[in-house]
Amino acid sequence: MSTKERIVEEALTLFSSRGYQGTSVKNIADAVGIKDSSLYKHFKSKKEIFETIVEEMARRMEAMSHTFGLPDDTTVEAAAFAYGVISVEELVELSRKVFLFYLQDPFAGRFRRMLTIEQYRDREIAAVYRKIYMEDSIRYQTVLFEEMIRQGVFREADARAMAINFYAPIFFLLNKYDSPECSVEDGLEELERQVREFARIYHK
Amino acid sequence: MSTKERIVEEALTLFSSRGYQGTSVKNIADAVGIKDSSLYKHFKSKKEIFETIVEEMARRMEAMSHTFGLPDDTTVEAAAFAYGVISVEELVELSRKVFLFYLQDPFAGRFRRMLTIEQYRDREIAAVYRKIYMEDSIRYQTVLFEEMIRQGVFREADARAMAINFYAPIFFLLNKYDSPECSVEDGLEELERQVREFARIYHK
DNA sequence: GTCTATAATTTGATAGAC
DNA sequence: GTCTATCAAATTATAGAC
Repeated sequence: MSTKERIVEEALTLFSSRGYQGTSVKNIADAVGIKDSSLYKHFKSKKEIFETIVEEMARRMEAMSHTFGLPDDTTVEAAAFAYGVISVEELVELSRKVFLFYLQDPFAGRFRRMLTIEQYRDREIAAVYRKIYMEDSIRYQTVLFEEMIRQGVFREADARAMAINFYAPIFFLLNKYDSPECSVEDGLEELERQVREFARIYHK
Repeated sequence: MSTKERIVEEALTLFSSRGYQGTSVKNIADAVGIKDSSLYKHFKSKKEIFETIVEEMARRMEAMSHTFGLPDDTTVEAAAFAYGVISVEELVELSRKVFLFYLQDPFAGRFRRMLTIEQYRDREIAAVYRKIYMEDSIRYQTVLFEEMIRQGVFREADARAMAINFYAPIFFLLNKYDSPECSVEDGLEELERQVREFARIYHK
């Protein structure tokens, strides 16, 4: 891993626990093992490190979408169709994947925490936060459930309300089990209970 | 309002948008309209201002519980019994109250934002955050729904899963409509849709 | 691409006049 | 309880040697 990559790595760790303003350039340099002045050979400012992290996340989100089979904006209809034949067990598995990705993926977990911290100081950051964890998630799952209702997997219902009823508990448990104090296993167990209750309600 | 109260007031506004570390003592003093050195006649340190805010919130939460008829730890069973006769309309009204309190109450809204920002840097803060917005909320509503099932208002179901299905969308929409960019009316509308879907599912 | 040295500013906090 | 003056430390960032 190059020094530049290590800077991004350590900066994300620090930003995601102590916040942008709570992290000094020296903190980052110390974590990397170089002097703070050396850091300026890789980035022209502290702000540029932050912006690089946001860009890097956008790149990784796209890559992950492909790996997980989660669709990006352009293929959402196609994916909804593919997921149309999903079973309850597959729905449990999907929820586990989303949950563990946002909670534990070495980059995604810290990135989510960083945005959570920084959302109130900058409108642009707030917009990115809402887009990723609210609007995109709900929009995707609404299309998914619309298609699944059409295919007769789920009962007739308000697809958007369904999407929120599916995703809001994931979001809630994500925030609840975010602390190192909480066991991920407990989170997964509570999540599975919730998804099974969801399936019990809506599944035909 | 005394100078001490105005310091707490302005500090909370700044902490809740820029974070504790992102706010300097001078920022607070400027907002109050005094010199930073004068501030030390009221508080011995910046940290003491933060701690005063947390204590003040605990006091206000208790006061609000009485105003709203929301129970504290000791009276939860009694309140569940009182709410036992609730109607769907009353459930909509309860959700609106909780939503607007956490979002718009001049103290509670900023306090929630502050804890959201600061939760990752301090385990004690994280515990307070989880207690207020997760554990206490879910525990209270679980008892509430248990009682309502017992009284035949709701169908037989897992009361804890119900509580999460009721509260998680409130929590999700709270975070979504937290930005000044979003209209509170849209949030309330989406909330009501969600509560009506909840009632449709569980109400007898 | 790392280091030392340094600049300019800001930080949290104190002392003491009024 | 406000102010001015001051402090030591930390902050972001640059210059220049190697």
